[in-house]
Amino acid sequence: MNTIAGHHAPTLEAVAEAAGVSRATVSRVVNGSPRVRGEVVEAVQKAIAELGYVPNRAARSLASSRTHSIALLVPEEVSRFFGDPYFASFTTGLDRRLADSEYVLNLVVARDDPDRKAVRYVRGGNVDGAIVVSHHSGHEFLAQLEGAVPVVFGGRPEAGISTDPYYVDVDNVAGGRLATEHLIGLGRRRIATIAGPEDMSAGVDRLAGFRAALDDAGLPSDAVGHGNFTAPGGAEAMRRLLDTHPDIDGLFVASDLMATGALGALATRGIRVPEDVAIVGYDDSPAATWGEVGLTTVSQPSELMGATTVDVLLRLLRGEPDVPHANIVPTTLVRRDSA
Amino acid sequence: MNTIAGHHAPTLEAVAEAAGVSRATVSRVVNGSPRVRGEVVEAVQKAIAELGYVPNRAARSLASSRTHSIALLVPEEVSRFFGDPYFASFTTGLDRRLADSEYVLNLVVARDDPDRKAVRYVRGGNVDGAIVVSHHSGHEFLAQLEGAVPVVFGGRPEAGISTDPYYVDVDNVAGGRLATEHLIGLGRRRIATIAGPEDMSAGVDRLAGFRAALDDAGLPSDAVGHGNFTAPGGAEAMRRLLDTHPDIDGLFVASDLMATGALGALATRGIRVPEDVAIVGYDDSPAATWGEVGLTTVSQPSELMGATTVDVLLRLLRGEPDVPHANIVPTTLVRRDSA
DNA sequence: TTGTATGCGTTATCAG
DNA sequence: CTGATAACGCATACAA
Repeated sequence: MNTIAGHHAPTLEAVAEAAGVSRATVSRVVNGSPRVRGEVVEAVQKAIAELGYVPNRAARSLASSRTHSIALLVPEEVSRFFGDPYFASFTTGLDRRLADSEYVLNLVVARDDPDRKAVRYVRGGNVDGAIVVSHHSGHEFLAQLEGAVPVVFGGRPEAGISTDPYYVDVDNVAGGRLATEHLIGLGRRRIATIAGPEDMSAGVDRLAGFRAALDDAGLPSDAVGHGNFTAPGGAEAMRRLLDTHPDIDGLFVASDLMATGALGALATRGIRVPEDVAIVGYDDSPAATWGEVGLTTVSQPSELMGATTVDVLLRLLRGEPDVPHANIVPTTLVRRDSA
Repeated sequence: MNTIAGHHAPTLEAVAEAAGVSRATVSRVVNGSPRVRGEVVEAVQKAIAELGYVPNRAARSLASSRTHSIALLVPEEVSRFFGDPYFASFTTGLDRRLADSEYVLNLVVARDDPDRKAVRYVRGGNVDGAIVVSHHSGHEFLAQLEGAVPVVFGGRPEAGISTDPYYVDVDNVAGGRLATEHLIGLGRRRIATIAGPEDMSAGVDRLAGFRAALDDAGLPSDAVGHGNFTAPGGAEAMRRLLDTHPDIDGLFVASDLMATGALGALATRGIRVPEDVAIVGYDDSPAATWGEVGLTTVSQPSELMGATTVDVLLRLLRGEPDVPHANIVPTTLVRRDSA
């Protein structure tokens, strides 16, 4: 066990000899071929265990022209990606699902890819497939990946990146609706929102869900402020909203970070949460639990999204037909104190 | 399957033919061998460029018995690791330095490794070396890595993990002392700390520095809380400290993330920073500037640490003699508003 | 069901 | 300095 160092790692050959069969048979057993006699399978497995045989990845890859590894392509600063709790969780999901497979994850960062090193890596046959996350417009070089290997995007990519991509995403309209309907269910009747930027689909879609829910309930949906997904932005939007709509009793904020700002602004004016104004945030980020009052918020199942992304890619790698391109996962409401 | 219009990816063979030389010569050029005639080198490089030749990793690995990939081993929950700005920055440094080399990073997560899959992976000759981060005591299985491939630890590992490890670390005792002496210099006399976990050397050492500084100054060092390096953990520890030691006027928190939690807890109780309590954090993470008051903090050159970790490993892989085991990088104090 | 033979793309060891 | 020619460890048509 500990004496492996110094000795050569055992090969198929060695296992074959120990089990009294040919290399080919051992290979079949290792790869789970159904057409090997039961006793033989056992004998081989015993030999494998005794010798501590581990297949040589390179040799296997060379012979089969499959690498058994997939690229996790991050087209920007690592710290930007991993510093985001959402992606941390997403990656957890990725890894969990991948752990059950034979695949290994290669971390490929391409923050600035002048010589297209990352693209060449992926196209160079070093991986069987790729998962792309945290992509924005401006990352058009990603278009060169598809056609080389199967690619699945975490989040729907911009049109310039792919025309018919495989991707996993949440339904932001449904999320906005979910939050707003919760407020309505609580009996709130004058509900406002602090929406995200008007040039981001996440912002636009959540606002659309907000409006749809209020329309369906026959309630006014005119109390709309906009923030830039930051805490100060949320505070400022809150102040403006309070000036123009002092009677609001419910609030949907399109991000938890903005919600923390809004909470500060409310506290300053002596408005209590949730007694006077009930609040629902979005993201279920760590910030949702930092404050005095826990923030009720819309949770994106980031871990599930990571797992789903892997599932889609594995199906593609398996050559399954009719794998859906758009994979939408549901959002859920996490109830805390604020609503 | 390369979909490059049905063409096979060009091989050494193809390049050799195009350049009118042998495969061996092309191989030499690719690997930068010095004993190839200048003109020949040029001719070969031209052919390589024209054909878009990329070396086949598997074949190269099989022939040379080197994989050109190294494992980034994370022995715990991914989200715990990547959610921490320190590690995000560390990984940035890793990647930056690695980008200049021929090596690729394999992300290996082993949060719970019942069947030792991660260990088998590393020992199975799938990587040339490993970088281990975020290790705690309880991760004794990591001991099985050394002896198989060179291993470098980000942060000094516990004794149970390795007896004579290669590692990169900051002097955490000095860092804790630095922070505490700053508070003393500010005239604070009742100084508390929120330390890290007792099973991580970073936590233990910073606490030791805290105690040493107070002892030297003849001040009490009994106000000690413990957190798990997360914001909620910091908030909870802060609340406990305030209950047991309501008179504290200075606080050293062993991580910025915990400090943000502590700040929230203080704000809730109406305690002003730095007027009532001066605070020094640790990490100089982005979180240090997120809040209302900028956090004075001990800066770990985390990105440099990541880069250094790679450097050490590459030297080991290169077979350099006399590579130092302990690689200590200095900490500095970054002054902001909180102290 | 099992064994044999061949090839995967490079590196490395020889001669020359 | 350059060119043949073995390995490298495995998968897989093809035979048996």
